[in-house]
Amino acid sequence: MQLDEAKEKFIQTWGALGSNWGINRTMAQVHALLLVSPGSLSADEIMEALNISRGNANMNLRALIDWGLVTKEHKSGERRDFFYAEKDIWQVAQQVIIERRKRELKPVLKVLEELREVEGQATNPEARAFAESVQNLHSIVAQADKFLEIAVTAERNWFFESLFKMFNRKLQS
Amino acid sequence: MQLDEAKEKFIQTWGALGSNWGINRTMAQVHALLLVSPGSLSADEIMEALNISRGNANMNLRALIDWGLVTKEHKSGERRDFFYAEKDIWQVAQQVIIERRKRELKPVLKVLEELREVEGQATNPEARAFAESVQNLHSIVAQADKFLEIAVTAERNWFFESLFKMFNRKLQS
DNA sequence: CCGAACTTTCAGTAAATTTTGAAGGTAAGC
DNA sequence: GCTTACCTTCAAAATTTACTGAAAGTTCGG
Repeated sequence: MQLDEAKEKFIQTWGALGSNWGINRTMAQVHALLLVSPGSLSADEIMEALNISRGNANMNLRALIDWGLVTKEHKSGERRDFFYAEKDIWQVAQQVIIERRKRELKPVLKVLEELREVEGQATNPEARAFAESVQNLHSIVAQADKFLEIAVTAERNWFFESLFKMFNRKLQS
Repeated sequence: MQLDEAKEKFIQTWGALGSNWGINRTMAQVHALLLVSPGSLSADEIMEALNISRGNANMNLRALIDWGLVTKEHKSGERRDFFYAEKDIWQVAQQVIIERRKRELKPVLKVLEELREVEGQATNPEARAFAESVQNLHSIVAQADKFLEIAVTAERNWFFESLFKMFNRKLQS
């Protein structure tokens, strides 16, 4: 496979993955393009490479900057802005986890905590079932949140080593 | 807060969460409704509770069944179908992980493996950068996939205990 | 077999999301 | 302080996705 073909495929795949995960296709494609470009690119280069309008490029770049995945760069002697993506995928993953925890997990936890205060008579089976669902869900979400917090705090090597050990113990048993 | 109000809020929150994670809002709401209902519900009850059409209810129920989150039940002496949701959230989480691994992670891994076979001259910095990105990404995705496989294979207690130990060691250091 | 009770499908429509392009803004260089 | 090269915004258009409702299909009791 040739390099250009491979890049194209990479961009398409990343775009498809993104759109399954609530990130819009174009945003993911811009990110993919920057990931596989060794240097930084101007807005025009991105527009041309992906066949999108200036406005679209601008908005998606802004969103990527907002997520902390892309940085705007001022080259001296250049009037244009240039953009480059964080290349260390572990950093990228951490950044995404930080954002999604903040934007999605925290609000859900908050609601679930409120819902635990339902006036629940232990006599009413409907109320009992509800309280139990809420409680269980809260417990899983809270544990997932905790896990992700550790993943974000941790050093990459420490983290994967620990998982690896965990896996090995599993295999022995 | 009263029970009905709480249920309503739960359904809304679950729906919002779902739509951030590639599950459509209505599907998530149907799931939430079934989760907080102690018994099983008929299509008509679901339609009425969520104000959706028969067709919509049917399609989303089918999708939920497809994901293994909801089961259709034949009550003897009843001609209608009834539906209930798996209430053990850990089971639900495992089911979701199984499906998403199959539907999304595996295809991405496949593409990344193909892309490692790019005709890469180590001399070309563009090809080098590309190969490195692909390699790193593959490594992270593969590790995540492995981790999720463990989560799915594991007993709930074993799994959380291991994570708990991992956290504690982290906290001491 | 027939009809009633219910379920499924799907073409058309509605709603939500994404994209465009042009107008307006900004700042550097002359 | 004007021009040029670029960036940003946003209303309207295009596209994608979800929903409806009526028609076709299925199943069961009689």
